[in-house]
Amino acid sequence: MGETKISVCWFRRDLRLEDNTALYHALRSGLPVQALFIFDWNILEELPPDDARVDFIYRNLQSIHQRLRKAGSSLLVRHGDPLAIWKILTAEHAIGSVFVNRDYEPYTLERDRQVEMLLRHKNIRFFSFKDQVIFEKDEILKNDGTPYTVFTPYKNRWLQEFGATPPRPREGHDLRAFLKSGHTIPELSELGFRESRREVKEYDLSVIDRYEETRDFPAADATSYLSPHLRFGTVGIRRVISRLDDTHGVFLSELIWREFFMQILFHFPHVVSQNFRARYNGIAWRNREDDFERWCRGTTGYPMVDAGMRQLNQTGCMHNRVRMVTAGFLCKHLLIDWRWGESYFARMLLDYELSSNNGNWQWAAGTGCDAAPYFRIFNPEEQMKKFDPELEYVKKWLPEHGSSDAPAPMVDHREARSRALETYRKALEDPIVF
DNA sequence: TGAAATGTTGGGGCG
DNA sequence: ACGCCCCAACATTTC
Repeated sequence: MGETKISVCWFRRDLRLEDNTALYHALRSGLPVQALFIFDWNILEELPPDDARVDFIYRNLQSIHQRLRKAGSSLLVRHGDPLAIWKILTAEHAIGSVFVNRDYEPYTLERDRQVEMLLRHKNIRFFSFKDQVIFEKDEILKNDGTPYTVFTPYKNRWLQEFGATPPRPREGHDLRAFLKSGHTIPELSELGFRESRREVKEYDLSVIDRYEETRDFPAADATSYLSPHLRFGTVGIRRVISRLDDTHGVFLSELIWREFFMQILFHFPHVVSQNFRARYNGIAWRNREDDFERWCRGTTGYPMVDAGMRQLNQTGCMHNRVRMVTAGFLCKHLLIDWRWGESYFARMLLDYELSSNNGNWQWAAGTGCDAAPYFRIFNPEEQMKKFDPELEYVKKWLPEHGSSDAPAPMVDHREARSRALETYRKALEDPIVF
């Protein structure tokens, strides 16, 4: 039957109706557009029912749905295995084209590859776009065509390219091109989830003017809270970047780290489970369950570490400086495999992003590309003196600090330091490379 | 995007 | 005035 074909815009980690590259192209495809989101069971089944990130995604879907309804359309929400869902969708609807923004994680690359094959088999066009980064996987390469593995030259090249072609946000999508449809979206409980007590704060870019002076002082709470929004695409990277000028170099640098680690993950997917540098494979981690437990709960007896872990446990956020201190403490002082810490952060952080989390954990452990050298060991006391001299941050998150309830340090810094140095040195002496 | 250990220098106390 | 010691302050090396 001469059914009118439609375009489908499949939202994933780009939960916004502004400055959205795939959406922009879908709306100009000439076919009416149906917006789609799939709750992916393969990801959701790992998460607790009150996971704040699922809640956040859900709220944003609700808001997108409301806006689409005003335009006479609606958001189609499905849950299940994406490939299976797409088999059903292609049978139910006359789909001409599918538009997505690219994702670069190993799982999502494989998922998209399979969906694309399925669609192609059914003569449906599949268009994917760069959207979540300024420069993606193969746009910033060394002159010999290989990817950068050192940040500074990567950054220099990035800035050079950026100066040549600064991308502008695409504004003003015409929502009238959406398909007239009346889907209703499922309740959160139908997905097996419920509201979370934790909240993803709105982001605040007004702090960036003083970012360079304040960023290392966790008590100042001069953080932008941008990271979860970049993670789920509730703001586009182009819009953020367009707010910066040449006084915001240090802040921009952090955004470049984000893209650096994304391209590292793309080109070196083994980092997900393996050390970036194989010569560290022989580290004899102690991996004591009880030590790990104390770290997770924030009862190590080192106030800076404990305050950080409490902030994480209570809010799903942790200040960047403190992430370095807590991560370093786990890897070096406790000699616990960075993967344990990485997976705990992945579970707890509202802004969890595989590429950054993995990259920064490997940085802290000294096993990563351009990582901190293994002998660079943070002294948690010194870090506190330098970056929280008035103990404001510590007292905020660790009310028992200074009282008799405060635990004694679980390890002696001096001893733990020399133990870490010896363990790493030994690993490098007789490398296990596999 | 460290910190500790070791080395060097120079001023002051003191015989 | 001189040499010696001490040690803080800074610099360099090492992990």
